[in-house]
Amino acid sequence: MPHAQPIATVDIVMFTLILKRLHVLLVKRDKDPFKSLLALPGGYVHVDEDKGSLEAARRTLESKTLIKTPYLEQLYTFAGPDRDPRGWSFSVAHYALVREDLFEGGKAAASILLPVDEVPQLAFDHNRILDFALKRLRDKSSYSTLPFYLLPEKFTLPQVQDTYQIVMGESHDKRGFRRWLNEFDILEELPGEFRTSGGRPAQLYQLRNREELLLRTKPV
Amino acid sequence: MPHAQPIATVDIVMFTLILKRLHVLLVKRDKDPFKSLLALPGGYVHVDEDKGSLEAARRTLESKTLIKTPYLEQLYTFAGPDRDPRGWSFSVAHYALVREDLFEGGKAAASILLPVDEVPQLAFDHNRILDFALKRLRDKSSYSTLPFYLLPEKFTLPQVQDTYQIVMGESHDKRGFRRWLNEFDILEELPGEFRTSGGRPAQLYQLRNREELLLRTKPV
DNA sequence: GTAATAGTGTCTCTCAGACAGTATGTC
DNA sequence: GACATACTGTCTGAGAGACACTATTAC
Repeated sequence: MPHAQPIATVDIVMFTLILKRLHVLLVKRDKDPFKSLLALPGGYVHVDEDKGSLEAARRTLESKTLIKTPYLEQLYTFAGPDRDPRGWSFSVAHYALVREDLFEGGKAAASILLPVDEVPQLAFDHNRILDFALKRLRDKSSYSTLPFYLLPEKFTLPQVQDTYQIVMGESHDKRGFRRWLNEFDILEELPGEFRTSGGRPAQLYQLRNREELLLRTKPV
Repeated sequence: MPHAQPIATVDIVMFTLILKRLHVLLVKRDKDPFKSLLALPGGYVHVDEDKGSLEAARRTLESKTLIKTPYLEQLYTFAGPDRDPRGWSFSVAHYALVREDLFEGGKAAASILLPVDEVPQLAFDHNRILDFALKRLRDKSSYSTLPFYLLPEKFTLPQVQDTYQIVMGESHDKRGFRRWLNEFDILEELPGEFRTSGGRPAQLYQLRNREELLLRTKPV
């Protein structure tokens, strides 16, 4: 090899929804560089077991949270001489979406969930990676069903709309939103069931083909 | 470092338009692995001079073609244990768009331009990377002014439409296309000038703010 | 019955697609 | 004048945004 090789790592921005706020998973670094600062979970590829960068990211995430993430996508590769004090480095960044109820009992010790708008300064260039992930999540949510990965198995339409609103920051007209949502044709009414929180109860729904039809982008 | 480090390289898919066909730049490999097969231009990062993956890609491309590419974007990072016989590897793939007239006299020896639909089997997983780049180019062209990077400095509207058509594969209605194009508001009529190829001459245009306003996506 | 939340339909405007005839050049 | 290519405007349908009232529950 003609040149010194850069360092290569995999990082993950894992989003989840807690108490109507978007949270991101962070870990406290237990070694240098940036010892005891917060950072995105990440690590080296295991060349003997990982079959690709997604698999490396998934393995890393499982080791921190004990959950199998249903949605994981490569985000961007951040690279340069200065982002890691150890030298020229690549970070292949990914982002993941996880429903809160998959989390129960599955959180490992050193990991922390913080609301995305209260994230302090992070190690490396991880604030930038987080911003990038947020932008991608918002862009993609505006024409897809991505935010459903943040919802529990059964949900009401007001919950769906809240979720979109939290993710994208902007609020839409209720009737317009439902019309838009209908065109994806992915919902199934759960007959006879309801759920309450003060006023009139709402109809419960679930996804028609859970996990299958769910990368679906806006129809032609 | 706790684990063996993967190999990390940067690869570039460089598109240009020649004789109304989309071409891609390839190089014949002069060493193993895949010696004497065609491959996408690429190489190692130079940790002492490159300031990021785009810069590494730009430097690599300049060394093969002697041109400074006006458009260069990170595409995706391909990774895994099997794509390079030397071991677990990352390739941070980029794609570039270059006007044919920037090429004149600037092509280095071992590089070859082939129409994208006549590309043979390439080294590594480079056919897959090429497919990925084509898809990205097509998707992005459908709502942006990207294809202008393939056009000469002065051009006619029929040329613009031809270019979009070549890139995206599908042909649109002439009047509809012009109406769509108008909304970007990036063209400037070159007064009094024309250009011929058989019938009535066409009006010449140029970009209003060359190089500046040109990542522009469809207006709100 | 009052407060809280869920649910539902119409009108209007904008954008995309379809479509044909006139204008200007070469030979 | 025959041929080749450039240029231009209108109608129509679909989807997005704006907007207000009725329904069901808890208290």
